[in-house]
Amino acid sequence: MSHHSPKNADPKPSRIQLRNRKRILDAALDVFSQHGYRGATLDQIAERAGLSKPNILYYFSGKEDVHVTLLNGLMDAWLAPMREIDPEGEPLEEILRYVRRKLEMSREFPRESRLFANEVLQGAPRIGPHFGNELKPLFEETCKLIAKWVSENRLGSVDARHLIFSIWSTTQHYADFDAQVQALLPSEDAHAGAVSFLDILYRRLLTP
Amino acid sequence: MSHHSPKNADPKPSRIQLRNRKRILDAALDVFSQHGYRGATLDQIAERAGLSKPNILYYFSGKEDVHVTLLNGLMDAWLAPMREIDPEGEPLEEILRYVRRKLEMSREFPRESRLFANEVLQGAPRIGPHFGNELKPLFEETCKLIAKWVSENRLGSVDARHLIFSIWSTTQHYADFDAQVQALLPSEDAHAGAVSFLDILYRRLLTP
DNA sequence: CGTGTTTTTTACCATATGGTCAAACTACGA
DNA sequence: TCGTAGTTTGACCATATGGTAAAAAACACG
Repeated sequence: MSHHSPKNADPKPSRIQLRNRKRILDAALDVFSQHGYRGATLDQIAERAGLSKPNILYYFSGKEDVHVTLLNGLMDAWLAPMREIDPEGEPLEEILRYVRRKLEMSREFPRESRLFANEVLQGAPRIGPHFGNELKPLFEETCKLIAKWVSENRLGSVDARHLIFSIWSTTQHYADFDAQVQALLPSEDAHAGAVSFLDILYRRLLTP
Repeated sequence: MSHHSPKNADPKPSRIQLRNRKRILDAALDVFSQHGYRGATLDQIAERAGLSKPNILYYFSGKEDVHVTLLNGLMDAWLAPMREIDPEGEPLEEILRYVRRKLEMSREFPRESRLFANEVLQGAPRIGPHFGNELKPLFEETCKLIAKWVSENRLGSVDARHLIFSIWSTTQHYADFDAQVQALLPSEDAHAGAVSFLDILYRRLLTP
């Protein structure tokens, strides 16, 4: 058809398409996570991806498309640890495992964490819809589960919603505020310390 | 001398100067906290301040000057609650009061919190120096105090550094991730719940 | 090969943005 | 009221940025 942009609903994206889209998204993750949406430029993304700017616009319909694609792909991975909480498991261990997983993600995927933080900080203009569709149902389901555990006396009594907020904030802090953490814990492995601190924190909070 | 910009080292800034600088900084706080440094524009700031763009550049030497001025003014206020921890006080109560104060600031000054978060998220390029000068000494002093309290068995044993990180993250979360909190706690007073949750959290953690 | 398709590049726009300048205007003390 | 220092503005600039068009290059495949 037209000379521009790969056919939509492409049944079988070529190897080149796959490779270049991946490159672009990886470069964009670098740039967006560091500068936020409006601070990032297509030129920066292009340079980091080793492609020309028009070439990026051959694969994506625009800057926003790249950003939204990143956020969409992120949401699932981001929620995975919460989905893995086992309603049949031992409550305290399930929560502690969740905390550990979140902390791990914070260390392994700091760019994703910061991308998300940037987006939410600015009012979640692009990811807002996902909150209602994906995040909220899972959040409420998990709250219900925790509340049940609490009512069965298998967990110390807490407000499940704020418990989850605290888990999110404490774990993501190490990625999002890395510049500060680095400045205050020079040449130390913040991660190891964080793991054991958070283990103690939530163990003392939640032990019935 | 020159027609431009108020004399430096002005011994007595005029009433107009005071008023307009305040207006500009307030408008800039709105804009920077929402869009980050690079996403904010002088035009936006000018409009919100009710002044013309050149007029802003009459009071500040540039966009960066406005931003840095905000950050400088913020740092002191931000650290005040930590300075108020009383080494002679009752340890648990001192910490809990600190948590409450931080949470209050998060609610009363969400723009400041987000401005700070934006800055740190992007690697603290402009506030970095302050980390070494103001933040770090206070941080380490406070860590030492907490460690002392722990060693005297007046607090449950914890790593003071990660304790402080957790206090920062949990309290600031309600300002920085407000968009998310709002989406998940519709039409509820998140603050009241947060106060009592964090009180329980740190009470259980720190009770000897 | 040769031909049609996909991918990449070169050369551009239009607009937004940080910043400048000199002229115009205002406040205020003598 | 006048004059001067302080303040404000309209008209500009230079550059950066998101995006486009069309030709060129690379590729797939008979």
